[in-house]
Amino acid sequence: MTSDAPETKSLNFIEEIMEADLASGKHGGRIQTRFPPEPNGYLHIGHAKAICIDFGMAARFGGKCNLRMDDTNPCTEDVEYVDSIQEDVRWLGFDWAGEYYASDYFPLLYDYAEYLIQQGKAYVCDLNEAEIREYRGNFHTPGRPSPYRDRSASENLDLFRRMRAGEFPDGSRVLRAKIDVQHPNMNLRDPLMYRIRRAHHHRTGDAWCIYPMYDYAHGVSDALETITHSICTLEFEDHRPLYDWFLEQDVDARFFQRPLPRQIEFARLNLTHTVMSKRRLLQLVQEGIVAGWDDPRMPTICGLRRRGYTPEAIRSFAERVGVAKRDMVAEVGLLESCIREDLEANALRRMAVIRPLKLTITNMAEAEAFEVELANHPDRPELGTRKVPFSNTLWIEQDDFREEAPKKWFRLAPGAEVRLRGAALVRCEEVVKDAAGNVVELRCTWDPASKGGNAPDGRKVKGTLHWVNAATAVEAEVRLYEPLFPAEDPMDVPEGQDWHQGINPGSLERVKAKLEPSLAGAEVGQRFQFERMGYFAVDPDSRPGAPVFNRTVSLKDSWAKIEAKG
RNA sequence: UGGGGAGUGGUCUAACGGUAGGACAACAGAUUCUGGUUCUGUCAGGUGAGGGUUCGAAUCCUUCCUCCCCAACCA
Repeated sequence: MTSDAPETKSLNFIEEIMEADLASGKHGGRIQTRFPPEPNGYLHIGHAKAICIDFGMAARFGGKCNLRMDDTNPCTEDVEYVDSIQEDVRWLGFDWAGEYYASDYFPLLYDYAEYLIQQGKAYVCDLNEAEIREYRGNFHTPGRPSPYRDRSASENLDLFRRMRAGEFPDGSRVLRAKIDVQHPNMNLRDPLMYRIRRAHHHRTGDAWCIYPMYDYAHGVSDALETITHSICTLEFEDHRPLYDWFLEQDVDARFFQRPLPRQIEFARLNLTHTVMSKRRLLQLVQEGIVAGWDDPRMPTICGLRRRGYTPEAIRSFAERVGVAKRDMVAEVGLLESCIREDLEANALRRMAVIRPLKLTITNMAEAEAFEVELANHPDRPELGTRKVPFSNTLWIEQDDFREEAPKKWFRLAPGAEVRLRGAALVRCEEVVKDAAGNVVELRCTWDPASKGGNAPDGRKVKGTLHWVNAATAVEAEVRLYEPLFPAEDPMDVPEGQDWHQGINPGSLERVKAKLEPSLAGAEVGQRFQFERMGYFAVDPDSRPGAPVFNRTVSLKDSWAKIEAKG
């Protein structure tokens, strides 16, 4: 009997809303969502959560999800970003039903604006930026009406058409919604709908010199795409009345199909040891603190991809953090546990020595060299095996030898015997040091009867080490990463300090490693488990004969815990 | 001090008036040719606080406290 138990997984609050809407037939059984990024930066893990929600929920209820570029501000946006966004969404495993751009709606947006003007719901205001701010008041003082608030509809229409025609200089006039200058919700104090900006737009070129603002464009775009559930993050919660207002002014449904879309807000993702704001991420890149948007230390989708994360792991993470309305900070440990789970099941095993220490087997002749056949995965024989050469001259991990063995030490030490994985048992007979006293070589003897790794007499050998044959080793650069921010909350800095001071200068370490020969042809993007060391992915910086690996995540290290406790 | 939200183990999340459950983390043990994996078990919240309604409250009412968001011609 297969155990596909009736999964009664509880619904999150958005799914509950959708289910209720489906049950009531509100949208005729239709679910339509959208993922609306602004193409002014690269997507990060926080967007991944949103993507999983927007696409995932639509899929769950048999609906569709659009990809819409929220490109209403040409000053900050660029095609470079739309390309990367599309690549990232696809890589995450999602397909959009429709590909749209808010800029596609510029003509419609313009028409609706004229309509609002004609209805007396919008006016052209000649106040400058500072004056508008001053007239708007603040939390404690109500706003005052703009002196231009009561212009006639015909004057407004004329002015607005001339704004569009380019008769006025940038910033000289704006179109404003006429709502309530005293409203306790600042968003409703006659918000701006259009500004004059002679900027080249990546899609519409120079066709427009006026551009709509987010609050106006977003809801209208949703309505035009007949979005049913417009899911966004919490900070837009008090924009919702405005979202609704703009759409509801279409009193006789000339522009938008009913029922109108409904905006629903959820808590954005935060991650420990990470900054997530686009602004700070941009700073990290521009200030050269990281190598680029796809630096493996970045929480960007492309950074995680380069680091070796899989789409499955990221989706699993999004699933596990859940969807709710309370501010949340997920532990990076959860993300790591997701990628470990995926790679544990799927990554091929290989041996690689990260910090090499020479080991010589003194009682083995060169001619006695042999090959061992090792499984590519301990639990999945169907993944096959590969041959690994073994001889009397090897590399082992520096960390696997201690001149003075602590308690519970299973690894190599003077006089100790360990297993070299799949090959043989060796005993450390002599420690060779350089002039400075550093251990440079271990001289060992092997038990020829243990060939293959098992003691013929059944003696217990607790430690098993990975190794690489010196003569056939592939040299590679391995990049080891630590969090960019040692502190859980990078923004929690002492008085008068900047978050930059919390940056870990040692977050990247490059080492020269020795790999088993089968890794020679590894292709960019391939992921492996280097046994006992962690999961590693081939970096695009790799060149023929000079592979570069990124450590995605280490293996859990219970020895480190034991030792830490003393 | 205006408006809008939110408070459940260390973290995230469930419960929809009826035994506070799960995941991650942590701890202990077993297995293991990866100190990985796997398995078993343990730990840990009376639900921000007080009051009320009720046979029964995380869920309902009430007062208070704390935290987050909002005063761009950004999104």
